Order: sequence, then structure tokens, then C-alpha cells
Amino acid sequence: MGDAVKRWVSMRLHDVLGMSDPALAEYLIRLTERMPSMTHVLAELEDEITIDRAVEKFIGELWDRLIKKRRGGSSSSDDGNDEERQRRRDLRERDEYAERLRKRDEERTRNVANKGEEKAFEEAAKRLLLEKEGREKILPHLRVESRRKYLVKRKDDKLRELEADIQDDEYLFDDQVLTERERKEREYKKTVLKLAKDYDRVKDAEKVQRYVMPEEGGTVDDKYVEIDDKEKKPGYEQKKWEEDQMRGTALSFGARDKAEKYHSHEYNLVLEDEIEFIKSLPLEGTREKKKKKKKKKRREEESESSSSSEEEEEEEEAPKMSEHEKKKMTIAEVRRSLPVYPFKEALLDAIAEHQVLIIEGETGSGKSTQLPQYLYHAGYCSDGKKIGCTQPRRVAAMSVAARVSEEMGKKLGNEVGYSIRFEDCTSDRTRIKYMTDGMLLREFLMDPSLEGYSVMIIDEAHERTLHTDILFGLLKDITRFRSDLKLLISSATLDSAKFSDFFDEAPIFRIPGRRYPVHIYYTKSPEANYIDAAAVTVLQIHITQHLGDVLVFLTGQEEIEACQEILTERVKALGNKIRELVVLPIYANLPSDMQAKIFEPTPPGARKVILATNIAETSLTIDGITYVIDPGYAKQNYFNARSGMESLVVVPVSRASANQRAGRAGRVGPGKCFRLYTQWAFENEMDENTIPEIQRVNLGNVVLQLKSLGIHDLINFDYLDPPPAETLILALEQLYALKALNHKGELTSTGRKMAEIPVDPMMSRMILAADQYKVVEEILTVAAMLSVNGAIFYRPKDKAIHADTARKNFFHPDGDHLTLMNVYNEWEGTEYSSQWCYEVFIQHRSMKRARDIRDQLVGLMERVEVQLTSNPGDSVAIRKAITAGYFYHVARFSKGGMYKTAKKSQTVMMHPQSCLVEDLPRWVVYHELVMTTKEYMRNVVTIDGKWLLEVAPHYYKDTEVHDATSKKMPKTLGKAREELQKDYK
DNA sequence: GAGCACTGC
Repeated sequence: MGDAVKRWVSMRLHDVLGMSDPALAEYLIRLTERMPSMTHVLAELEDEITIDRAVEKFIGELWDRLIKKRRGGSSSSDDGNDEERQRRRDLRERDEYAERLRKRDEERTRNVANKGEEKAFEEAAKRLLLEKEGREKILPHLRVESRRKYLVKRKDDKLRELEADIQDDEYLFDDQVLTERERKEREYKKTVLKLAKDYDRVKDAEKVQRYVMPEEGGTVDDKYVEIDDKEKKPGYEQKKWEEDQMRGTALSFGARDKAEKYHSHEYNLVLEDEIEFIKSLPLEGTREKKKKKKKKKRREEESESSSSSEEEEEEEEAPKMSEHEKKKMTIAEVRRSLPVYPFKEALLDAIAEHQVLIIEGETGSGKSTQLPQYLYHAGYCSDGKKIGCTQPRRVAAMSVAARVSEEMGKKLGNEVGYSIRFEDCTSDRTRIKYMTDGMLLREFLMDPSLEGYSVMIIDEAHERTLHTDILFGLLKDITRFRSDLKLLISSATLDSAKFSDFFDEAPIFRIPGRRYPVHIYYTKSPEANYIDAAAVTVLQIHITQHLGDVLVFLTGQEEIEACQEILTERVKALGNKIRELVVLPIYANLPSDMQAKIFEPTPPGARKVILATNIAETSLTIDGITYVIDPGYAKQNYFNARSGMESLVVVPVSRASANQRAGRAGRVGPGKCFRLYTQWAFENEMDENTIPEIQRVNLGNVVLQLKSLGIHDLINFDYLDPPPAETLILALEQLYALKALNHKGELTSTGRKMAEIPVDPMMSRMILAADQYKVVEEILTVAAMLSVNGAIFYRPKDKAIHADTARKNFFHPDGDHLTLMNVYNEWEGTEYSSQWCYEVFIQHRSMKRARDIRDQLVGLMERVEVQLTSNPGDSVAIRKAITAGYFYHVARFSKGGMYKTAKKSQTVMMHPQSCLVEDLPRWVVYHELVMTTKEYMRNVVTIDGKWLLEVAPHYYKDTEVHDATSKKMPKTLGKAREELQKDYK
């Protein structure tokens, strides 16, 4: 390192900073040498000194000097110089573009303030929704209240409840470290129970059949074994130890039913119109049916042990809450009744003391709604800064914001607001802002240090969505230099220790939850056919158990339909011997009118059975579920970076997920969960937690966003759980091929624009390329339709042929992308008619979504400085634009109806639903590869091989496009990988 | 001639 440079730096430092120091000079030189761009140097310096124009200029000069030096030292060719110059010009353009964006954003935020008027209508609609929610909020409190009074009168029942409590407590939380208070509480409960039991033993137990602890060798247990012996003699010995394990959990009858009974009863009192409660009828004429299946005789016991006559008498005594009393429950009282309330002060103290705090509490503790309010009133917004709170789902962000605004007596969108895709309901007055996690990630692009916030709350962190995981790393980084920013991570149990470790041993604050006990039942032996087993269990419950709806978790549409068939068939066979059973399916792709059915109240005397996918695990909650049946499987998406292929596979769920499912039975009262696997399997075969999304998905989009945030080293980024290196490398490689990154792995101006468009990189590249071909409107339609994940065409089993012919009417000879475009355009022609959708077997909901996405993309075009051009008839231009984005996804016809990918010569097939399946073209571009029974290309267009040279000359060579036998990987790719890997080592 | 769990920007 030349002394001349050092001298020069020292001298200039005097001018710029008014001070100089040899160490500082050396530091600056080293830094500038190390950084990939001038912008990076400035970013690095930002923490230490204020960057003004003088500093910028100085660093620019220093950069130039060192670059010249670097180049002078090496024997780089003119080519290299050109490349370098081009690179620097591009970086400059990129930064200028970013600056323009920032300015535009500033203007826009200023305008937000006066758009309040148009929102009035929206507002009214939301308030209606809110009112309903408010009622739901009050309910649990009312229930607790009436329960309290009731219990004073019925000590007996209270003891039974206590029994169940302890059992649940021990089962659910035994493996967890208890606080002193919790332990004492449990001890106390046990003592009380012991006394009561002793008392009971002296007395006689003639009327109510009491639950008996297994170690005491109760009658229930004896019967249990007896029946089992009779029915399942072979294999019994082998299973015995499993049963021993099971005894601790699969018990408790009379007491449970009792509790359930009176809860339902109260519910009746409180809810009147909403849920109709029907007294459980004496069961008759169903005994022989019950015996049919062997494994669940425990439940038969229950039917025997509970006599309904006694309960009726109790109901008379239950307290009735008058209308007047109900109205007296104010919002304030509801707030005070939440489990989080007693901890308010302690919580605020802890937050004041620590910068990062992990808050552990089950859903229902009120933390999502109360915490921001506490902080708000404690003055965290006094300096005009905001409190942010992220949610993994849109509806959650919306409804929580609505509730909080109601509680605070403010108009939604003013002090309390929310921000989700397609809908920004905030103003410059907003102090408490709820948003989806992905939205906060977007916000990072505009405000990388979150200057506008004084507190950030990451809610539902245990769900570990891709976006929350990324946020963890970014936020951890920010807290290092923004000591005034408070970070709260809110999670439901289990993971909190891990979060604490990640955030440098941040303290954990525990808040108790509020959930009713759920009893877990396991099967004795594994079930070979869990669909059939689930159906049988449903019938068992229906025949032997008190009324209460049943929720069954299945993996997908196909299983749900199969199960539905079995159930209706068997119910028909049973005829009028049993009560009515209403079977309802629910999965995301089900048309919305059919989805809505699950929320309709169960008809009097009937029982509702809901067959659901994972959608019922977190995304939607159904009231009135008392029984959950969990076969223990779910479909999960895995992305294989090697093949670039996604596969949807059925896997056993994790223990965390199974517990979440069980919890769905305990929302309105005590419930039961029947697991169609053994306890041994639960404990030994299932994973503790579901593999976090970040390790299972394609990261192209995320990598681009992180790059845009100036995070260069993605391999060593601070992840809570790191994604596979291969996935990152593939993402980098693709971004390089798409010219979003240059050969040094820096973000290019194109990349910066791509990052603005909320779609996958290949798609955003396609959109930008459409500018050149003057078909932006068309490509946006294609992009929007592709983004609605394959849920456009509705294909009911009974009308499959009609649906298929309807679909064929949209076919475009050039491929599926254009077919989709046809669909959209025709729909647009009908003025977005839902009737039309219904007639041609198209899902209206998906179309609306496509329209939303398209509108957003259209709005973003100005932002990425692209003109809205259109040329609907130019199929070639449209397909060229598609190819410009998806040249990575090219396949060539090989033989025997098979294709080979241009990239890795993988054998792939045309998807049978594609419009090109009849007449296989030579060259195709596919949107995605899916692994089902075979490796299929889904959504395909035909192209001309020669276009590849025009559209991606850096990626394809002449020979590859013409010569059918060529199979080598293009050289540029190898080089790119090499270069990138070197950079990230 | 097959079959798309669920979110999110």
C-alpha cells in the first residue's frame, strides 16, 4: 500500500472531518479495498460518522484511486476495464434509481394523510365485522363468570375439574420447567384432590361414576383390559407395554363429560341465537355397532359412565345471566379479564430494562392486542415513533388491528392501522401498526434501519414462516446499532429458549394462556388405513359421545373426498338409528360458498363433522369443536435445489403440530383429541418441530431482497436456522443468470428493480423484459394468472368431463400461459362476472385474486419505470418475454414423449393438463417442475430454440440451440458458479 | 393420463 495514498487520505481527512489520524487513514484504506462498492463503504461508515456530501465525495475519490491502483497492479485487459466501467456505471444507475424511489415514497406518505374520506365506506364494513368479534371476545369472560358462580354451588364438580386439570397439566407441561409459582399451584391442587378423594372413598360413590387413577387399579381400567383381551388376543402381549404408557393419558370419563355438559349449557345461556345447544339424548339401539371396531372401547365406557338424568337436574341450578348483566361487560372489563392483564406492570418493567424480550404465551392470553396498547400508553410513541406488530397472516393483522382500534376508541386507520398487501390502512397519525411479516420485510427496502419504529413486535414467532425467519436476522442486526429500538418476540411455548439463545440470551417472559383441557387418546396399534380409521372414529364419537362438533385433519382434497364418501355411505346404512351427521369439507381450494358452510350453526340434534386440511390448524378457527381426530399426517412442500424441483409429499406431522391440532378441541370448553397413532409413535417417531420453511423452499426471492438491503454475505448471514447452502447457491446462480447480480455478486440496477416487484425473480425478469417487446399488459396478465397457484380451474369429481371440455375451450395453440391469458381476458370481458366463472368451471375467488395481483403489478410499473405497452395479438413477443425470464426453464423434446431440460438434461414430462399435451412441440419453456408420480412440467409454452440466443445470449450457445445431441452444461454457468462460490467462501 | 398442503409480498 502506497504511502502516497496514505498521505493523501490524511490530508483530505483534515478537510472533511476536521481531524486526522494515521490509524483512521489506514482503516479507511483497508475498508475501501475490502468493500465491493463505494456504496458499501459508505454504508459501513454510516455508524461512525455522519455522511454528508463532502464525505461522499472524498470516499468516491478514494475509491477511484484504489481501483486504479488495483487495476494498475494486475494485468487486466481492456475487456476487463470495460467490464469494470460498465459495472460501476450500473451500480451508479442502481443507486440513483434507489434514490428516486426514496423521494417518490416520501411524497406518497405525505399524500396518505388526506385520503381518509374515501375510506368511510370500507370503514363501516369493517366495524360491523368488529362488532361480531367484540362479542366473541366477551364470551369467554362471561363463561368464566357464570362458571365461577356455578362452581360455588357445586363443589363436587369443581373437584372433578381439578382432577382433570392436574392430569392435563401434568401431561401437557410435565417436561417443562415450571416456575416456583406454577409448581406450588400444582402441589396445592394435588393436595386438595387427595383430600377430596379420601373423603369420597369413605362416602360411597353410587351416583356418579368417578374417574379412577390407574395406579389404584380402578374398575375402569379393569374393564378396559378385559375388553381388549377378548377382542384383540393375538398381539396383546406385545402391545402391553404400550398400554402402560397410555394409561397416563387415556382416561378420565365421568368428570370430563360433566364439565363439558355444563359448559355447553352455559354457552346456551350466553349465546342464545348463535349456537343451539341440544341435550344429549340417551343412546339406544347402537350397542352392536359400537362393538364393531375394537380399538376405541374407552369411549364406550364413557357413554356408559355418564348418566344424563343427573346433569339435567344440575342445569336447573346453573346461574342465568341477565341481558342487563351482559351489557355491563364493558371493553375495559374484558381487557382486565385477559391473562396478560395482571402482568402489565412487570411486562413494561422488563421491556424498559431489556432491549430484546421473548414473550412466551399461548394464544388467547391477549398479548397481540394488549401489548401494543400498554406500550402506547407507557409513552413509547411520544416522540412520534410507531409500535409495529407483525402477524404471519393477513386476516390476523386486519382483525387484530380492528379490535385494538375499537378498544382504544379510535378510528381504524388513524392511531391504529394495518398494512397488508393490496391494502394499506394507515396514515401519518398511525402509532400502532399491525402488518404481515412479509410487509415489514418490504418496508425494510424503504427504511433499512426502521427509523420510524420505537418498538417492533414479532408475533407468532413459533410458526417460523420464511419471512419471520429472515426478519430475525435483520432485526438482530438493527438492535446492535439502534439501542433505542425495543424488540419483542412473541411465541407460544417450546421455541422460546431457542429464540433467547439467538438474541444473545434475551430474557423470557412467560404469560399463562387460557385454554380448556383437552384429553388425548391414542390408538393401541398403528392404523394401516387412516382414512377409514378416521371415518370409523367419527362414527364412534357420534354414537357414544355427547354432542359437540368433530374436526378431522386430513392431508388433501382427495382424502377429504374419500372420507366424505365413506361417512355418508355408512350413515346411510345406519339409517335413522343415529342422529343426523353433517359432513363438511374444508380446504383452501374449495369454492368460497362451500367453505362458508362450515361456519353455519349445526342443526338442532345434529353433529357437524368437519374434514379439513392443515388450513384448520392455524389459518381458520371453527367454533364449537369439541373433538379432534388427528391421523398425524400433512402434505409438505420440499424444494430440491439440485434438481430445482418442488415436491409435495405426505409426511408425519411434528409433535408441535399435533399439539396445535389437539388444542383446536379446547377453545369453547374441555375437549378430546383422538390420535390415530400410538403414543410410542408420538414420542419416538415424530419430530419435535416442523422443519422451518426457510429450509424447505426456493429462496430466489428472499436472496434478491437481502441483496437489495446490502447484505452481501448470504451464507454467513445470521439465521436462526440456516437454509441449505445449495439452495442459496442456486438462488445466487439464477440471479446472476437473470442479470440481477453482476459477476461480483453485487446487485445490479435491473436487480434493484426486480426486487421492487413482489414475485419470484424469474417472473420479475419476465415483466421487465416485456418492456422491450412492448407487451407489458399481456405479460402482467400472464404473471398474475401464474401467481394464483394452479387454482383457476375447478374440477369437481362428478362433473369432471364438463369441466374438462370447458377448460379446452380456452386452449391457445401456443401454450398454457396464453391459455391463462385467454381466460383472464374473457373474464374481464364479462365485467368480472362470477356467474360466468361458475358456468365455465373457473374459480371466481382465484380470478379475483389474479385481478388484485394484476392491479398491484400495474401500479408498480411506474415504480420500476416501465411503460404500460400492449399488443394482445403478438404471441411471439409475449412468448419471447416469457423466455427472457424463464430461459432457465427450457426443455427440448427428446423421444418417447419425454423432454430433457436444457440445463441439466433431466428427463421431464409434459403435464397431462397442459394444452400442449396432444401435440408435443420441440422446444418449450415451463413455469415450474413438480414431482408427483412423475416429473412434470406445469404450465408450458412452445418457443423457437433460436430465441434463446436472442433472449439469453450469455447463457446459451449457438450449438446448443441447433444441435440436438448437445448435452453439456453451458460454460458461462460453470464460471458463474465458480465466481459466486469463491465470493461466499 | 393425472391429482395443487398452507401462507405471504
